[in-house]
Amino acid sequence: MRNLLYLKDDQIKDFIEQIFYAYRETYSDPKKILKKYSFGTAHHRAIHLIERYEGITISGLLNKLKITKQSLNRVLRDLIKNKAVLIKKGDIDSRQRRIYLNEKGKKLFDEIFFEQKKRIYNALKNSDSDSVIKFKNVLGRIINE
Amino acid sequence: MRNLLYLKDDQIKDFIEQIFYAYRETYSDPKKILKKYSFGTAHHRAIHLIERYEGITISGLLNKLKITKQSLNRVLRDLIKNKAVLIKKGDIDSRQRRIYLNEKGKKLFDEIFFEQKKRIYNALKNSDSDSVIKFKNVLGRIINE
DNA sequence: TAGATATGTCAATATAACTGACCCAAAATA
DNA sequence: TATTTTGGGTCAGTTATATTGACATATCTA
Repeated sequence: MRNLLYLKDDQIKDFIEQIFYAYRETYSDPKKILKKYSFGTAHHRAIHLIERYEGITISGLLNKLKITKQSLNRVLRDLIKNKAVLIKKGDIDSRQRRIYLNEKGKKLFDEIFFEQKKRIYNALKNSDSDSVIKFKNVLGRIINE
Repeated sequence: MRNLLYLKDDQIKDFIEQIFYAYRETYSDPKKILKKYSFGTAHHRAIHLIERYEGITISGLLNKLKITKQSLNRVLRDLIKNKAVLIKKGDIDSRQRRIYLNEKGKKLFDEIFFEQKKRIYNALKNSDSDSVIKFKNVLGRIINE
């Protein structure tokens, strides 16, 4: 490994710690709202992905969440029972289930996002666009390593 | 809110999603090693903080982990039983417990860190120092929002 | 038609957290 | 010094989220 001053072990340890805090705080913000609906963070993550990838399939969700289908099933059952989520059979492949937020789910997503947005927006509002771009790039490289 | 092109809702939603992936991947890497010692991610987080903040107290750990003392107690009991961690009474305030890694704990930390380091190092090795600095700054602002 | 794929589900278990109720010893303070 | 506060420990029960393993069903593909 090259002797990069800014990549000393302590710096890397800092990043590992900071990534934990960033995740925890970001996903703590909407917990009160989720509780109102009797949902937890597992439901939150599913709702987030269903909003971002409208019509995503079960296996699509499984690939992104990296949990077992039994775990996802519990979460989706709750969301369906609550009428936050709507499932349609796939047009081309009718084995597939296409998942959508319905009106209640969209409203819930909006409430959740409103809470989460504050933190990210406030963190970035005084950053120049270069910082935002570089943050995004580095984060992306960490994920795709 | 100002109309910053790079701070549109979709961008913020991306960040929320990316922070989840970054955390999950970073903390998944050492799971095989932890399993070898019959530890989980809860133990990992505690070990990480004990390494970074040598002699940290119970309440110091609780403030960083933001879990209940009952939860932390289970984790510490396991670490002590395994002789990964050593507890000393505080010199000045003898109610306090000062927590340290002992030899076994240091070895375990090194093994864990070796796995985690790869991901972060490889993500950053081709980045200019400006990217690393800006990444660190933005991450810090997200946490301290 | 045979096999692969996408999904659903039952049951048991593991991990990590929680709430609530107490306890003790030591430090701080009135 | 007497009282209160703080730092920490622990018992008991519960919840949230995930796991493993086994099977079932429908649909697509070769």
